[in-house]
Amino acid sequence: MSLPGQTPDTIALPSRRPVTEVRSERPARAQDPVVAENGARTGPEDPPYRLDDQVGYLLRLANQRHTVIFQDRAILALTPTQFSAMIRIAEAGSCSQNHLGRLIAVDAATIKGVVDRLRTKRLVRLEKDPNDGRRNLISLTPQGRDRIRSLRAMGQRVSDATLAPLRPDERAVLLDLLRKLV
Amino acid sequence: MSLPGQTPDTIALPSRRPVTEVRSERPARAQDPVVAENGARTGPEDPPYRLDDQVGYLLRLANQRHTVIFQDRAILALTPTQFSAMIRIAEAGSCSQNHLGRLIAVDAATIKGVVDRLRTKRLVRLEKDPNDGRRNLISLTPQGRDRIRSLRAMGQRVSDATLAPLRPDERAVLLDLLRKLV
DNA sequence: CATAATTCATTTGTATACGAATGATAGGAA
DNA sequence: TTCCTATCATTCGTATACAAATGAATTATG
Repeated sequence: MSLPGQTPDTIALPSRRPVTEVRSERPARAQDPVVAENGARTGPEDPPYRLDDQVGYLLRLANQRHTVIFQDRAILALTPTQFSAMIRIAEAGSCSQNHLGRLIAVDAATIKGVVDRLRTKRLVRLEKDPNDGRRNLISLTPQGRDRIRSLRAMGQRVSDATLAPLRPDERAVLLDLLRKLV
Repeated sequence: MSLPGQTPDTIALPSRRPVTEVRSERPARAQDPVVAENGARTGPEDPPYRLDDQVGYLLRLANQRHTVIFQDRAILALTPTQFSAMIRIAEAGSCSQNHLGRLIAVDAATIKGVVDRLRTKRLVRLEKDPNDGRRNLISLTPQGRDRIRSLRAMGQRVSDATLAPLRPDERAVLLDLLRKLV
């Protein structure tokens, strides 16, 4: 994953930074004000509004960086969503498409495409539920089951690399706050 | 925004919870283990891998919840990305499309569509750069400029609502950790 | 049992989001 | 000036992601 080049006055996108090794030093990034004095167009009575300090903007950037790290390491060529689906199917054993979607917070229209692509990769299988004519039961193929262990290991490495800019105690706090937020 | 109904053993998606008022009590959500004992298919020598504890998964859910809150309150019918673009154009005055994309960490292919849709809404204007035949200069229309103040106010309310599950001190810590992460 | 409500899978439409490629333009180097 | 490189805007392809609607099947309700 990469994005076009940048000039110094813009955000250094995640793909432009090495994500291969754990970094202890943090280069200048999105939180550094893009515009020196943000309040330029804000009247004197308005409170300053900084996009770079908004939780939604930061969440989008953090998610973006995580996706870059995931894709860089995902030798198995799965997207984060496909990865989540695989992990959940392994946990559940077998379930319907809509149920799988709820297990990973993906809606019915989206999970359809995710499952289709996992089927194309021969990682999951679909069969009609004999007890419910509406349902298609999803389960892992033997090939899919074979990959679960390495998927979990890969997922752990991606998480570690994503959290690398934080100290160990900060990582725990971040996860805790995110769990409270979701 | 909404998603299909859920059974109790699945994630309660953000759209199913009221986001209109600030909540002090937190209902059971994604962080509650979806599967009681996750390690079912993990061999005894494998460390437990919990999807619900992975930073990427939590970031996706947090981003998802923020988007729901944003859309619920976005009376101006802007997406979060369109909103970010408007704020940045107001700060920058005028800039090229690619430059705007870098200012909000959106690649050239994506910013094209974002700007197109803002043009359709008559919020921004495009004109050829007289000094550089490659560039299209983006600027706010008078209508766009008129909306900036209410956009900033709306953005602040969305951020507040998103952070509502956290105590004030926790909110500052979360923003700090996200800034370190990005 | 018969009807109503729900659930499931699917499709269509819209909007990010990124990779890759392309043609036009600009700027620096030989 | 010529060539090389970089940048810009654009297009195509793929993949989430959600709203809304649909038809089929199931479950709940009267």
